[in-house]
Amino acid sequence: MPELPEVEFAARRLRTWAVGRTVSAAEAEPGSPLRDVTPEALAEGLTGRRFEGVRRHGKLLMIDLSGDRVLLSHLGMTGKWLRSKPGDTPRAGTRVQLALDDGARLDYVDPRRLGHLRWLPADEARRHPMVTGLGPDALEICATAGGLAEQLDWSKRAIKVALMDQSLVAGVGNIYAAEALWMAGINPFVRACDLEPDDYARLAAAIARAMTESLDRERDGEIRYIQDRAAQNPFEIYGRTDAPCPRCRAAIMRVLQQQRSTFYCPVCQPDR
DNA sequence: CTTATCCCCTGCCGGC
DNA sequence: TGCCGGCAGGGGATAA
Repeated sequence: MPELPEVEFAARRLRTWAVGRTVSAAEAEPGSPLRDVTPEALAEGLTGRRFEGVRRHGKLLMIDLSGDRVLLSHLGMTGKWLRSKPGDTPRAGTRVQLALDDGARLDYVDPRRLGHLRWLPADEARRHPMVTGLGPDALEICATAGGLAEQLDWSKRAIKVALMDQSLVAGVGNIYAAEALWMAGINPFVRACDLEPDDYARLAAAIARAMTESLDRERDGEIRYIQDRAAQNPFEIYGRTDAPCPRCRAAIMRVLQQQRSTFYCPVCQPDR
């Protein structure tokens, strides 16, 4: 579920909760989203380590621990890091529990198990395809003049599909692709190679704006994913099939693109 | 090489 | 009321 803003928010919370703290006990569930590490090895590896920092690139969290070890954490569709107390009953979908030396507990919760956790020496983490396979971070590249176009304008795929390819630009998912293309007035099916430099400039600004707005909205609250309840949906067009376009009142369309829902306004985002 | 398709998982919702 | 299909913000593996 999380895209760049939600993962950034998770990184900030993890920093305040964990950096400087030491893991006093760890427990991981078999069958959890652990990759290339057993629950026992992860729990044993984490115990006694101190959190040194939390970095984010695109949707990937890189959690640095003492002794030059890194926990790579990708939240997938339903992953979250939450703080609780040692006695609390774990909420459904809890896969990892870390007791910290300040008396708090860190829980990795991932009901659908589509997330990824990897436990690696720092140098291996740096070289891991999960890290090296990512394109530039979306917020950074969108702040660079011409940067977004340089990443995408050679591709013959639909701009929405190319935008969501994490090896080209890291951090844009289904929601922010829809929101940004709507803000920029670009049809999601136009080939990336057919967009003009001016289109890319508007698109980069739109991505930055859509993501920044979410970060501002989430600053003081808990991450809250939309439920299909229109009243809670904070987005302009995502999830709003048949609702009037906020700009022109035409009905928002929902179509499938690469097996994922694409939302757009047929009037504000015309074919070309 | 790039691109398209299927698959992985669980939970919720609306329709019959 | 209960079952069933569709859908969900993720990426990886595989085939063309």
